[in-house]
Amino acid sequence: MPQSQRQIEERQLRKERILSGALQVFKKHGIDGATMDEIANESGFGKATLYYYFKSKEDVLTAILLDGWLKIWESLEPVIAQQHSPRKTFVNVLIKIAENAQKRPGLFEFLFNVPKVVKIEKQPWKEYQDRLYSVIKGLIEDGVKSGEFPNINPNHMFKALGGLFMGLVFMGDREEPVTDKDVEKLLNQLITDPTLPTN
Amino acid sequence: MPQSQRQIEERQLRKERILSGALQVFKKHGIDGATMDEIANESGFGKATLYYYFKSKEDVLTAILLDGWLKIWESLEPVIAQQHSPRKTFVNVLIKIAENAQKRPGLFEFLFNVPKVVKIEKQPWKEYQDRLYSVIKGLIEDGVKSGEFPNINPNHMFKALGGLFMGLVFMGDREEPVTDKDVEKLLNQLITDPTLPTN
DNA sequence: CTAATTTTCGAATGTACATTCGATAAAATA
DNA sequence: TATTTTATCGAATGTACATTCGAAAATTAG
Repeated sequence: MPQSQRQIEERQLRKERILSGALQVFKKHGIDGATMDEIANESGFGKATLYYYFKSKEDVLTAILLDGWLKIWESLEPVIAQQHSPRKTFVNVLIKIAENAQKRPGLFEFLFNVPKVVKIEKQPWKEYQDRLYSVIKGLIEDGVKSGEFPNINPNHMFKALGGLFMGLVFMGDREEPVTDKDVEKLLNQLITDPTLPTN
Repeated sequence: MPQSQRQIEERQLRKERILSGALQVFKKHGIDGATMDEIANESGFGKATLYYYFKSKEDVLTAILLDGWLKIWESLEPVIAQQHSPRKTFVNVLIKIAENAQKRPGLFEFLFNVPKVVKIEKQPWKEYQDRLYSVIKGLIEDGVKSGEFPNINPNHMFKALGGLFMGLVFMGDREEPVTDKDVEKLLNQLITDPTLPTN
């Protein structure tokens, strides 16, 4: 009954080990292609042990996603709280996401691609994903309203940025973190800031 | 032995019926989630009959994709052959793709999203997909070189356009075909034509 | 009309997992 | 140390399909 602190921590560590192995397998074979056998091997436990820590395969997947989105969201909250102009906040948000992606390579690419594949409703991680998306959309809308962004359909801009940003963060072979210069450049390529003269 | 023409045609028709049912099921449940049972129901044949026309489930999927990409490519060839400026050709290519998408709604969205999910090498349809992608990338590169497009990394532009264009073609509730006006607008939103003055 | 062929299909087969069992070991507790 | 709790795991179970069988309609050919 006492459940020592160390015990709890080690238990958590073991869960993370499993999650980390599972992520590799998911990325290698896709969600449906991944087997519990391989996840067990990859993470160094017996197959049955996985079920000691997680209720099901789906539960493992959900844990990965919830964990990831939660971490993104938490890292973003302070950035959003700062009261800067939409454009500035926007840049900071993108930088922060890029930072996250750099810190745990692989996880975030998975995070941003999985939604296309998973169907089931009521995924707890969706809440955080939705929050992030509406913040970004809100920033774009505000930027358009205040004239900081050109008058483009926010939905379109969102989509364009999605593709562009993913390209920058995930496809680059670079090791260096994405800087605000990078993001500014990206933004300037995508949308010419109407308050600046075109060179 | 004679195999009358009608016989051959009807056979072809039946194959298409199966493919069409299969597409619905694939879109509804995803590739792995789709069962041969449901495809059989949906297309109005007995399960075993599917195997009279197709070697396997994967074969059904491949047929859908090969068919789709081939049709896109064929419709695009004349457009590409015309010797216009990169920007003009580019617009025409996008319009043509949008036309295709409008003609067979559902198929093309599937076509453009599936690659992210399928792994196996040597997919025959990949050849056409690759051709299309390199044509588009080539047009962008030419446009940048000739100064018709601003000096953006072609890879970035490709990705941004991907997101944007898919948004325009697939997400719109619109019934009307996508016009060259639409595409031009899209292009102008994405990249300010450097030869024109910014308003 | 009779034989060959093409087409159709439900039921049987086989397999690849996800999940559970039942037992054991290791660690914590008293 | 004795006992309880926690952790581990390979083998057994069950199930959901993909694929094949074997037989029978339906159609075509002679």
